[in-house]
Amino acid sequence: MIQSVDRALRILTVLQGGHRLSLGEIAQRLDLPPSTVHGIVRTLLVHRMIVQEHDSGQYRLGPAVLTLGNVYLDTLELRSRVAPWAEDLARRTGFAVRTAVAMAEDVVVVHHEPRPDGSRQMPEVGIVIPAHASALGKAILAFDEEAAEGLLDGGILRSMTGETVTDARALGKQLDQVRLTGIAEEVEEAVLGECGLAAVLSDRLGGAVGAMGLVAPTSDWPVAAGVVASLRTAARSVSRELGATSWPPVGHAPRASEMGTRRRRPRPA
Amino acid sequence: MIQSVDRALRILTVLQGGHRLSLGEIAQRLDLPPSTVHGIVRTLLVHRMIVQEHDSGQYRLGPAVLTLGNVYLDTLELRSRVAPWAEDLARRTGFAVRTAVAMAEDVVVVHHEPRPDGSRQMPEVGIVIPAHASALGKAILAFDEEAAEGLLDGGILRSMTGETVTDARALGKQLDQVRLTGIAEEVEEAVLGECGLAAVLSDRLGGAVGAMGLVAPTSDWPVAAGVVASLRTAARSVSRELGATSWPPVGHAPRASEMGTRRRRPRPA
DNA sequence: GAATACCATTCGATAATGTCGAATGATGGT
DNA sequence: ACCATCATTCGACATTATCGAATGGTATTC
Repeated sequence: MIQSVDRALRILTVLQGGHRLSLGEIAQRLDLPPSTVHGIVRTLLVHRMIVQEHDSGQYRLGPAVLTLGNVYLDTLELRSRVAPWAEDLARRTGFAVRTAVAMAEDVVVVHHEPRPDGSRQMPEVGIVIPAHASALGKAILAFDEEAAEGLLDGGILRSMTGETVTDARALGKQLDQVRLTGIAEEVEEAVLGECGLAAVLSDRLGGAVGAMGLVAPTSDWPVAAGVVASLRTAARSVSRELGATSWPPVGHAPRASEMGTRRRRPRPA
Repeated sequence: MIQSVDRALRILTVLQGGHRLSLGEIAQRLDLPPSTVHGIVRTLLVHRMIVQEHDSGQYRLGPAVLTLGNVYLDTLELRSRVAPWAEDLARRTGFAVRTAVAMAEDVVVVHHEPRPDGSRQMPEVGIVIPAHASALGKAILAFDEEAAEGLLDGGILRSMTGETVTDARALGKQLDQVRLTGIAEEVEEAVLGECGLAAVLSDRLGGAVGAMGLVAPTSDWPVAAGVVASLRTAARSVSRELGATSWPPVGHAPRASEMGTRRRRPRPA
């Protein structure tokens, strides 16, 4: 891990939280001397990853991060494959449809099909949700051993609402259940008044590449059986397009037999 | 400029162009030894700025860049202020409305209000357009001396279509014209079949913080006088909300008298 | 099926590089 | 008019990144 690069990325992360910070504030939050931070900040400035407001001298994220995010979405095969199915699913069920991928202990929404009622809705692409507090996250965790480990072992499950599952053992049990059906649910665990129903998406490697799911107001919960079936069909279809041979995928990646797995490249560390 | 941070950002840029690269390819494009690149890449990997495909070993941009982009949009006051006006303008004119900010010699779209005809349209937030080939870019360049310098002096004006203005002198003349009205136009200079009309947006500092404009098919060009008036009204209103005292802003920031300008912080380098 | 070419990754010695404390200059507040 | 604050600059030091060579594994070729 290269120190200065790590520090640069931590600066971006800090800037992500506190949207507008002075050099001193950044230095303080990273526990570094201001002059050290200044050197890194100057470099980020040149690449437009951050900008400096000309009146206050404070720093904000810059336009370059936006174009990076845009390119990321373009490269995501998952996104282009899921789009038509999400549209169909939203029309069929009347709910908004989200698609997400795992990021550390959270999930990131990479596609958002608004509720088809014609109302104005915020685009939710790019938002981050704790994996353990969302149906999308549970669907992924159940089939991604690596991601689940961090949360189930030492991780602290932060409570979002009173309903959030904060006990690792309870979460583990839920994931066992998810493995059987490929479908996960969540009732007001992330935000009050909202429930989620999500299904894993897998590809030719059999892992969990992400999840798609719908967001329903608590007043519509539980959803009709047909809705669940539609979601399952959509997830299976997307997974098949991504090369998956079975759905839901086999629970957890093989452990002991992992040595026999074909990899076309050396193990990625 | 810190070397390793600069290299890390260049890696992201390279990954932005070639969407899927092996370590060797990255090293080659940056003219660096693979082991050097590997160290940086490993750090980017930890922060999820990039991900490594487990089958091919190749690298792609990661989900963290998406969340950064999302936060950038949230911090942009310009965006929230422009949104209602853009919606109104789109409905009033029937055209799609884009809002952009400057990034080096390009502009980046930070808001996109689709054509109000109900058709499915790609979200264009995050796309990058050469400043000299777009109405949005010209509107900004005319009032942003710093940005214009780079292009008018040594810069090469890359041709996008046969109509693109590639002569610096000709571009300069256009910008002089834009300064009089605050409005810039473009006819098939970026993509064939599309024309643009854009207006500067300024804030309390009097500079160009961005531009908003509409995209019209060539068949609808030139647009009605009422459309231009609506755009002007919208731009003036947004600028006023951002604290601008006059619109269009005074052409180019003052040169000789610049010393007298009040700045609340030391000059940002 | 054996051998080769390729590639990501690891390791360690070297010196180039980033780091940090102190100084600067300019600003806004008292 | 003074002081406190803040971004920025500078230079000496040693920590740190860099790079070449070696490793282990996979695809490809004959």
